[in-house]
Amino acid sequence: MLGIFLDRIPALEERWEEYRELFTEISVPAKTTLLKAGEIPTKIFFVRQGALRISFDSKGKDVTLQFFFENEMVASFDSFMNRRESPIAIKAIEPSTLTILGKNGFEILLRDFPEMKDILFEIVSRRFAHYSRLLLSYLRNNPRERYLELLEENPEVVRRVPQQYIASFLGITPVSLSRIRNKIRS
Amino acid sequence: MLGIFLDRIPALEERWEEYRELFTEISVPAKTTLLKAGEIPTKIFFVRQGALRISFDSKGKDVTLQFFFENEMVASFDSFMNRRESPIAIKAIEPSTLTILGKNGFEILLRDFPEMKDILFEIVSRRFAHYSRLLLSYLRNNPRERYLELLEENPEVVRRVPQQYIASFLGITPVSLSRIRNKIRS
DNA sequence: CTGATTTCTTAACAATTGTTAAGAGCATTT
DNA sequence: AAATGCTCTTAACAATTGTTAAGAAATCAG
Repeated sequence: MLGIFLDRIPALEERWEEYRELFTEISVPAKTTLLKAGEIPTKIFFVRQGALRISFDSKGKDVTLQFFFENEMVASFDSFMNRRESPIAIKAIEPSTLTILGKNGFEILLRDFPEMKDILFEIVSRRFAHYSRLLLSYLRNNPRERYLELLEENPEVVRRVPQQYIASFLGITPVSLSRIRNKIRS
Repeated sequence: MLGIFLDRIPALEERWEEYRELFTEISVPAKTTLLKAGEIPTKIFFVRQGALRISFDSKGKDVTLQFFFENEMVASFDSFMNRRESPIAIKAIEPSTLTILGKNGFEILLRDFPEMKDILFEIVSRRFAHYSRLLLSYLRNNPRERYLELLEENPEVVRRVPQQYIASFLGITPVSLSRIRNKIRS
């Protein structure tokens, strides 16, 4: 069906035809901004093909927080749930095909399938654990070690994502990342 | 009653006498380890008096992730919920008085007061937002700026916590923090 | 109060990262 | 294919941080 967390709701699977229309599919070119920082999010994105990133614009710097690839869900979740201005932006790295679930559709699903709440809790918990690990990695490792860690744990990121974004994800400059890579080679 | 999130459950407040025995109070000296890394957590702590920190031991370094003071709840939450080994440790910074809720008691409350689930979701969400902000701070600011940010947003930490722990929380060495403080003074 | 322990500061030097700038390498567009 | 724009690399220098060590300051235990 969707290849995402919603597949875990059998009742939805059964009545899929009724709910199909809540989802829209779009294709966007690279560098498209899907959510601007400061906007109130109205959509949840599911990556069908391509790559997205969430970022934070601060003092002219574009800081990347996380990368998303096929079959992952992307949203400025807290802001989406509480109708607040999102501090983060969502942008396409590659030309991407996305499935969109709007705020309305989301609420309909939440009303009709209460199991969704548990799944959401799990998603938030898992994302929380992920952020904790990242935070920890920043505290205990230097940039070189963080890059090696990324290379080991998430080689797809290193393979598919332009280095400037990886650098901002690691908290260093592109120049410094280039130097680190150079040293690792030799 | 407890001065924490459980106060938001009126039904519990009413029947408090029945549930009081689920909670225990203990006093511990500074530097007590309340939860070792690698253990499966069985308790949630509420700080009545004193200060705790959660930390991660890695390569001999003791890395601090967060500080907790009066009326805050402390737990290795994900591990507690899923009965997994906790990657983090919980330690006392000051001599502290704590209220303890065991896994049993927690489950009894969860069974008798389903509202707790929503509150838990909120807590996890809020902690998630907090970690996101921290992560962001690491990505966009250098150690000096992070220290100034901490000084502004959380002066209590700077006032009450020994510098070595603040340094490890900022991801730098105590020597470097001392230098930064020296420069700020002048 | 005193001695012992722990924590904090300072210094010197090494290593790393930031900054700026120039050029090479790629990719996209026309 | 040529031109344009974007990305990555390299270099030089400045600034920051890590490391080690020694001593000062603060805290704790008896």
